[in-house]
Amino acid sequence: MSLRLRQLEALIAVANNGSITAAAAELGVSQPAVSRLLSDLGKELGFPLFNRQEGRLIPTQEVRFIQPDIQRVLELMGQIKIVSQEVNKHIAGHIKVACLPGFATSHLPEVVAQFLAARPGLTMTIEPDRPERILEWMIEEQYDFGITDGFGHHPAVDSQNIDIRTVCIFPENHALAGRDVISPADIGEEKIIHTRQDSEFFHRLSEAFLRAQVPLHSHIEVRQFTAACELVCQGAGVSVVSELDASRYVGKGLSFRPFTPRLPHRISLVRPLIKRPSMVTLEFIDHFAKSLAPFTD
Amino acid sequence: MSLRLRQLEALIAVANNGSITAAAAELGVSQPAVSRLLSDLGKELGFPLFNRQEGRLIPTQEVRFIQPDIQRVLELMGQIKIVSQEVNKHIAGHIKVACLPGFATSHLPEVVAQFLAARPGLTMTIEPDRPERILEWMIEEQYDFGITDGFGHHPAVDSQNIDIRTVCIFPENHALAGRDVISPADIGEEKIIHTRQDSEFFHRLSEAFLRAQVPLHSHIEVRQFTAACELVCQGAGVSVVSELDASRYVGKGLSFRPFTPRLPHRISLVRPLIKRPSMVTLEFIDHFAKSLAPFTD
DNA sequence: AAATTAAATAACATAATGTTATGACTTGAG
DNA sequence: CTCAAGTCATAACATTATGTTATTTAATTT
Repeated sequence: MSLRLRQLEALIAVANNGSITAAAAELGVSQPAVSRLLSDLGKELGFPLFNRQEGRLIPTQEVRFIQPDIQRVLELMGQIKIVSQEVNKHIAGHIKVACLPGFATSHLPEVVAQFLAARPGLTMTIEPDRPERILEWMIEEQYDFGITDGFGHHPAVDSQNIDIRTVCIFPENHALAGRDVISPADIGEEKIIHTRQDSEFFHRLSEAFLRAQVPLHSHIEVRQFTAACELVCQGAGVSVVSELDASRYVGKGLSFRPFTPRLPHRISLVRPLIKRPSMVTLEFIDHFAKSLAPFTD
Repeated sequence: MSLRLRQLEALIAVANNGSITAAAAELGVSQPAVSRLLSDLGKELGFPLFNRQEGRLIPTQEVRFIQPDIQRVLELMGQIKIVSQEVNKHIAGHIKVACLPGFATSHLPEVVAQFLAARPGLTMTIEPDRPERILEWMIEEQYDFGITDGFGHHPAVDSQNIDIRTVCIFPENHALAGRDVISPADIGEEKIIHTRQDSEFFHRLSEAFLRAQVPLHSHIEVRQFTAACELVCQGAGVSVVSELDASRYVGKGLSFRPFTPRLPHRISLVRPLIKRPSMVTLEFIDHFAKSLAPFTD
């Protein structure tokens, strides 16, 4: 048995309009076209479709019985068309993003919200985790896009590094606000809040202090720049963090100045090399990279 | 934009099989047929549908995004076909029956159960109400079939009368069990349970007693034969009721014998004249009428 | 590099879907 | 009852969709 979509459209149109002529007008075709579609469908199904009653065509019981299903099919077809067009305009789809926990709460949400606002049909998954895990996910092609740091190279992963400026942050009313640029010597006496001792960033930071022959008074060790910001706001000490994070705390009890020497925080935008990305994924990666531009040199 | 069903079928088949050739085999057509369906669909949608990967065709993100909807459409089309065939074999559909309260609880359920057992896709509505209401529903074409009594004639209603034998019922151990036939004279001394004074059936019953010059000791007035049966079982008196009802109480404290003169209880099977009935409705009406045959002369 | 397999393309047949023209059938008004 | 208006079915034909086989092109495997 071959039910064709056009036949079902005709059936519903006639049921809704009570006449073949009106249905034909609705469908934008000639009356005989609908007439034949209907007669074909009737033969196909094996039962009469309509009864004439005071000039109007009334669907039979049998038709009424299958009508809801038919209507659903037509609705779904319409939906598929619409969604396809949206996908095509790069405004629909689904993107799975894996990122460091810091991004999941601080910078990414704004970027995502802005990106989604212009693309009503688009949905996203944001999954925060450790860098090793993010790398795994890229290799396994579980995610479309990853934001990580300390990434070297992997044959299955396409990566793009972005160096974010880092700045020295201190409590709002601190004397350091008088300086334009802050160097290790300026904070030799301060209690320093910093990332993990074994992190690449701390390594470079302590090297800078060493080179400046300034002691580094390690006070608190945190895992995320955001935590350092919070602590500085509380007056627990000073820190050197990504400007990305620092800028979000300005006016909330914290100020920052450029730090010298330059210790850029390198983050990596990664995606599976094998898995061909959708248009909208590439667009999002581009959008995200651009959102970081104000924080790069 | 014109999405055709065949294109969607091809898309899903290829997605499931990972190759055009295999998909073509599944669909039972040649490989070039599927090849073109896909290329047409791709042009239509405007985005690539598959990537080749280790020889297998993997759907793109975009396709995966619309795939669930497509699958649902195809499932629904399959369902419509199946249901249509069932409707066609007169084993699916929906029938709305209006009936007297007595039928809703006593005879109809068995008949309906039997009818539905052979027609898995068929469903029914049973709505018990007064005869006037049943008539209304027929005229308004709200129901497909009605079982009522005391129906005369109406231009919008097709009716078929069936005369059900009536019998005299009495408690199991009653002396009347000795008789083969029971006449008014036999129960002149008994307490009589009967239907409403203004009912047509009571009118004919009392006329029979009058003609036999036997007093009718009216004891309890009920609205339904079933109620009379219950009361007789309790030893509250004797009654004359439809054999349809009486037969269901045999062995439950009640016996019956033919009553003379004949006072058939006329019930009417009615349906809307204007509304053309579905095949299965006509079948059910026929089935129901046949179920009454054992109780007619 | 050769052999094998998969997919695209070409050329064509058939079915589906559209058109216009026309005749048959309903319906409502006189 | 008859006529006018409207609705639908049918016929004859154009176009598009969908299928075929034969063949070329591209990818994979050996």
